[in-house]
Amino acid sequence: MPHLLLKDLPRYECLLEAAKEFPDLDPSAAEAFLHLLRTGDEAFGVTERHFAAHHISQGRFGVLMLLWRGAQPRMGAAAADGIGCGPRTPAELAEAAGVTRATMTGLIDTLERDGFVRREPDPSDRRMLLVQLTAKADKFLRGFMPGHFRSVAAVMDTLGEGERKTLVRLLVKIQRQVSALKAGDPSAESSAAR
Amino acid sequence: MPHLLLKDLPRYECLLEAAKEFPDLDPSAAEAFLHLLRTGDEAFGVTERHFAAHHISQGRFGVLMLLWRGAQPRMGAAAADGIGCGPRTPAELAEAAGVTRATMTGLIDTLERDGFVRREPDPSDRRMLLVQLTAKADKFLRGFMPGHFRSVAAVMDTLGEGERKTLVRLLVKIQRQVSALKAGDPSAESSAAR
DNA sequence: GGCTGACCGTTAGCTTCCTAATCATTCCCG
DNA sequence: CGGGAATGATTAGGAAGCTAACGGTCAGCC
Repeated sequence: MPHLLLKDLPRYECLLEAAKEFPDLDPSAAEAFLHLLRTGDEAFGVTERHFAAHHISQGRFGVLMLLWRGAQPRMGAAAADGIGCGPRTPAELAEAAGVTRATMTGLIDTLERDGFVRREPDPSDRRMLLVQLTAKADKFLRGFMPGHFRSVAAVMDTLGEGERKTLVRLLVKIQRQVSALKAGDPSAESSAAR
Repeated sequence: MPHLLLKDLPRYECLLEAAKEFPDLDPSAAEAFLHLLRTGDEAFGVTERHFAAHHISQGRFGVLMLLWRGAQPRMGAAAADGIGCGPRTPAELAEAAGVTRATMTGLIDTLERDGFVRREPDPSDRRMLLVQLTAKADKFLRGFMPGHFRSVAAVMDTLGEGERKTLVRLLVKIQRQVSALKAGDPSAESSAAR
């Protein structure tokens, strides 16, 4: 499990009580927020057990997925020139994965040590490397993915199609709000601050 | 931000395409799952920037909250004997926070180094320590919390009361499903496996 | 009264993330 | 064409999580 999170979320009545002391505390917002983090963490934990059983971590899996997606032969228009074939260099991988290049160096290190990727020099720019999936990685992923998909499906099995759509809609709304906050959009501030 | 997560989620059509190759892949489940993890991470990131501005981490904040909650004088029934006054020893804190005792040792180390807590021997059991919040921590929290609550409220500001209730309901449903999966409940398996 | 087992906190060593600094290479501009 | 500026990968060091193993302390049972 990734981060320290209170195991027992404060009950709603406690939030109401605390809001008396802190006018900035919005009880229903806090409740939704805590449940969001908590549930994300729990769901993550389910897949992590499957990861651990195959001796791979979330971070390394993400890199493999990125490379795998890029390695799929493209049927579409821009197939020949390799445009859009996914990230290949450590810097591109770091960008796509949302980690720093230093972190990506470490991930590629262990992936290479375990024989899942190869570093090869870029023939056209000697600053760069090209990261290649090995056959071993391909074989590993083909064995690993079905179980992973079943884990994901098991977690969401409790929701019907309509509920899933509703959930995604609400989550996307929150994502947009977070993006607006990051961009410093003043209209995205809490209404309590207006 | 906590963990490596694909910045660009695969589009739904890509999931549909991939499902042709992997029968275990449930596209709507995968979509909801990815959005859940991604949104939790994004929301977490918003508060984390506020944490970083005050030179504190999520983990240390959690410990302070636990101690603070425990330090509040109880108005209720069981006030006199100290029952229910919250965790005090490192082991209790670790249990409540959902981390190992070893991790809690490290957290208390840095918290003590920074003057937020004190370790004191338990007079009745020499194996144990009692962790005490300092006045500095109390002052810090009183200054920190309002901004934290505003961050949380800002993230959720985009949802109305009804949407928040719906979101919490769906999240709680997922949490229950995860608990059932952890307990090995066979009826909680994916319907695809039945 | 003294073992034995259980529990407490800590230590040691691993992983994966981060930032900051370093070094090689390429690009651009005068 | 020569010299910054920008870009790419790496290294070093730190934080926060984990497991495993340790020594100190208590408690229960012969």
